[in-house]
Amino acid sequence: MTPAGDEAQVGGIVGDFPPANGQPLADVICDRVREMLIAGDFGPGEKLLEQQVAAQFGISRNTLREVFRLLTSQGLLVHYPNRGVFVAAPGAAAVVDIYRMRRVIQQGAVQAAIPGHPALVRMKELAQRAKEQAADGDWRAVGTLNMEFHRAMVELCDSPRLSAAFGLLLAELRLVFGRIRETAVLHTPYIETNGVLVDLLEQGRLAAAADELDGYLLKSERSILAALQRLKS
Amino acid sequence: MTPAGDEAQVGGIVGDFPPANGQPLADVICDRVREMLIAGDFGPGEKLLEQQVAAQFGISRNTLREVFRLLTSQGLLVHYPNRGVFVAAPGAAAVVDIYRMRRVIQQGAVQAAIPGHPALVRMKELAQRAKEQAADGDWRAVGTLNMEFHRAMVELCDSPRLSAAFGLLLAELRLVFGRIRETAVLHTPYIETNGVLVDLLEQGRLAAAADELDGYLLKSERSILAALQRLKS
DNA sequence: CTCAGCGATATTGTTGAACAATCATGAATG
DNA sequence: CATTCATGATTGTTCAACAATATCGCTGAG
Repeated sequence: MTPAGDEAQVGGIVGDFPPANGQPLADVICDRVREMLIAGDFGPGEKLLEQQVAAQFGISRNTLREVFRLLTSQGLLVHYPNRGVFVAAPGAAAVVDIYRMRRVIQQGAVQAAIPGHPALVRMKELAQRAKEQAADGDWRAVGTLNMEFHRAMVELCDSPRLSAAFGLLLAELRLVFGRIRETAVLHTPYIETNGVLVDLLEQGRLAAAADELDGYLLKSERSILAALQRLKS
Repeated sequence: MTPAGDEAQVGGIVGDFPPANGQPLADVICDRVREMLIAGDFGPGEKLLEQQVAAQFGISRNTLREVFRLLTSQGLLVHYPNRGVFVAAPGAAAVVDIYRMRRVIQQGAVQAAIPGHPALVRMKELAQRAKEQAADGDWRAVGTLNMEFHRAMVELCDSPRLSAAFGLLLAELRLVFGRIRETAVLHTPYIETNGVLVDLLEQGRLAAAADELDGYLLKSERSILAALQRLKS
């Protein structure tokens, strides 16, 4: 779809880091590209040319291919054999699926909650900070804090694998957010919900917390789908 | 640990497939290596030398690197920078984590069960077949069917992403199974449980089903940990 | 005999160039 | 206006090379 090579900033080699750390180049670049993807530096559905992107980051085509394989397996890129790699453009179906998985994981997290758990403490802290940032009108920060809040919630399970899987989900979701203008409306209504949730969990009222979470997920999913719908028109 | 290059079959190029299909070589080889890993064709913790493995499959080192990146991100291989790639050797900690995640996902699946769902039909079918194979004494088949049974259970959620994540878990579990001798004991006691579970789900008795599943996961986890313990001595 | 230091060797990390296979583009044709 | 076909661009894959790093075996000191 998108023709090749017309970024806002073309021709500038982005790579310029200190001689590299201990970890392989592919991993470093992978992180950078992921950040750029969720920051919206590449348009959704945009084709990523190997030559161009490799030059942009100052790495070889072979190394870039490893990066593409990684990000493709994480759902942030889509690979059509012999046609190239494209930025994923998650649609309504993807959002529905993501929220289905969120429900399963996060309900499980709520069920695993125990008062005093470090993750719960962190949730409380994040909810508080979000409230403050909302007062300051920094909606971007509110969005980030909301993400971290839910990430912390999954941390209640004490399962690295589960947290990792959830992280992939959130990354994909952020890809969707990138396409939506009114991100404020997307996160703001829930800073109160988050506070309520923490209180319920601290009191060990798991059933009530589960209900609260279910309501959140339902509303959140709906508002995203609505915003996505508005986009396509 | 394991010194380089002393497989049972060295020097023989395994690659010999028709000129390749439509999908990239890396994907094809990735599937093959994954099969070999869960089949135990590589020992746990064994070092995989790029040159050797590349030659073994008749592919270039660069292509193999893409494969390694894939399988590493799937948890079947472990990558130590500048040291190489090793076959993952999931220990007790990994098993505990895997079962933590299984509990979350499969409890969610049970909760999502609705009578008449295609996945539920498939579960019934698989449970029945396992019973037959057990009568025939084909324990390997019983194990496979048990796996498929639980995979089908997750399918109850109708979430491709969740099913994919669960698939990774199962693959890692199979890596553990590969190290254990008495696999019969590992699967046999549960063919009855599976039947009970299907019945409960068909009757919509979700709470009872959840209990049954919890008991299964607990016992299964314990027996694996015990077998693993026995190994180390 | 044990162990630290050190050099030789092997392996990984990364690049560049090359080529066949495949796809996309657009012009010529009916 | 649709079809065919040649052209060019891009992907898929390999090879060869090199620097950086790790591994191994040896020597020598204690």
